[in-house]
Amino acid sequence: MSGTNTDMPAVIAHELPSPVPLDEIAACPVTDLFRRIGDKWSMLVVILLGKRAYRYNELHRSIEGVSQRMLTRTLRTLEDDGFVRREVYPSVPPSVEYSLTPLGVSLLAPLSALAEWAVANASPTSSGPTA
Amino acid sequence: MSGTNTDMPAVIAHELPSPVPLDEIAACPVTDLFRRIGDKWSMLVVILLGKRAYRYNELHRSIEGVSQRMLTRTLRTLEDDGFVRREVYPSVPPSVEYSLTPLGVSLLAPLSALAEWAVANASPTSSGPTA
DNA sequence: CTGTATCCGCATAGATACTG
DNA sequence: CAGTATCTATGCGGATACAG
Repeated sequence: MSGTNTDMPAVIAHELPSPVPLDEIAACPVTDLFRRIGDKWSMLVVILLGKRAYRYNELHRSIEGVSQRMLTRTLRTLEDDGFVRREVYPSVPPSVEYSLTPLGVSLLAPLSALAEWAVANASPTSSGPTA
Repeated sequence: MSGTNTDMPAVIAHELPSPVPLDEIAACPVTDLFRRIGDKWSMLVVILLGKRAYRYNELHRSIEGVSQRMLTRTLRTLEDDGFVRREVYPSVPPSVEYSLTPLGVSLLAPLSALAEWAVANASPTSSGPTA
């Protein structure tokens, strides 16, 4: 550590209003949201449930490639975060229905805006800058 | 493969049992976008660069907690995806300036919408419903 | 100043098997 | 039908050292 260190309390002291302390980073609502639904399956499930309610195996079959473990984890997390509601019908055989909560539905709006942007700009993946 | 498979051309299926093939999942623009900027630092960098151009060490100091490795990785990926522009000034000592491309700037809009939602609904983390 | 190289820990994600 | 349990593989993220 060089002694020339100016003693800035965790945040640079530019004239600009963007010091971004760790505190802010952790508190950043967008980052937080992304860390919640930014995984491989969450958003897909939310979008799917945005259309109608689904049963477990129905989801499992609908989203090909997802394992039971991952589907269950995803659903549990979404439920825990208040986006998805889980209803159990004690019938024989048992059936469990998953649906979007009002919170989950409200998320679809801003998500659509982002989706539109993504579609409009296509995935820069292979369509990289021609020059 | 199963002959009962109906061939749905839409990413976000429609009303009935939608198969959501792996092909479609990979093509989902939102999922794709999330996988690109949904990591720990990308979005933060984009937002920061949305204010003004930054130099490498400036970013490094501004975002406390990020390692050189991660900052470089993040910047390289963002640059590769066309969100960030990297300009090298061969001075002594050398200086590199990072700024947002028009594409990067345009991303700020839908991102803000999502941010507003996130803020409005607070993070369900600790402010969970009644709990 | 602006990076790159290497090693390591941890969380995430998948495969598989088993259960109420 | 609707999960849980276990094991493993991979990648992300961080620390440290070194280089142009």
